[in-house]
Amino acid sequence: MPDTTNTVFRAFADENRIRLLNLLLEGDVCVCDLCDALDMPQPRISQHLAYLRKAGLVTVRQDGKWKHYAASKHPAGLHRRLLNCVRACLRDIDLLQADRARLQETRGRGCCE
Amino acid sequence: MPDTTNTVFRAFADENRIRLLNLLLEGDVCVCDLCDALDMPQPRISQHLAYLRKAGLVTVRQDGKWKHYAASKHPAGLHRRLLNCVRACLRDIDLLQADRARLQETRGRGCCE
DNA sequence: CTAACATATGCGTCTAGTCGAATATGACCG
DNA sequence: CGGTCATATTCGACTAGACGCATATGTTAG
Repeated sequence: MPDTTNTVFRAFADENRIRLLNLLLEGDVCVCDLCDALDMPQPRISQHLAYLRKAGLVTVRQDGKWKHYAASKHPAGLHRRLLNCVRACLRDIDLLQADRARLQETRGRGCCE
Repeated sequence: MPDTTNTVFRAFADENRIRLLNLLLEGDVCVCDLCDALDMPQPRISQHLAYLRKAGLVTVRQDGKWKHYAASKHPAGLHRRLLNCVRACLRDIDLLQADRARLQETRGRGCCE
């Protein structure tokens, strides 16, 4: 099995990463907003973001001091299928809905810029 | 996040289990055929089948001395979405195609009955 | 150039998962 | 019943993964 296949599947095997992906599927989010919305220490967030990046599931955009992450916009093959599927799967899960709500609030307050 | 959600996602995080699911999505397969097709020791197979069973992704049917496993026929919610997605995702992966081919051969020889 | 802020990485520790080997369970047959 | 075959479980060793903490990198502002 190609190594990337394993990597991608394992990406979903951690609750932190699922919660991150859940938010990143909404659109661009900067790291500090992720920390706030998920109430997690920043190194932990960065570590898991690094995993998702290596797995090719998210992209980064530098914006001054900040970095904005988002789910890959035009993934192909396995990534595309899985991201679409996961997006649908995550919608109904309570904790994840709450995370999304908290992200909206956090964003309203505008941590960056 | 509900505990079952984690369990289901983790089910896909192991190559052995992906290979098993790949075969079980084809239909009923008895354990000995799985061992043959995947060329893996039987306890390993049983261990991972146990995981898939607990995750609610596969079902067992006793048939005399043998046990036949298969992917859940009428899963609901998360399980349904994920099984369908994974079925599509796995089709194109070379190793898994080879596994399916080997299963057909093995079955032709009829290890059980 | 320096300080302050945002993010990333390295390291030691701890836990959870996987493996092989041995063994237990459970069904069938004589 | 006793043996044999198919499958399941247990156990200890090993490994990979996640964590917190400290610190490195990189960017902007003064």
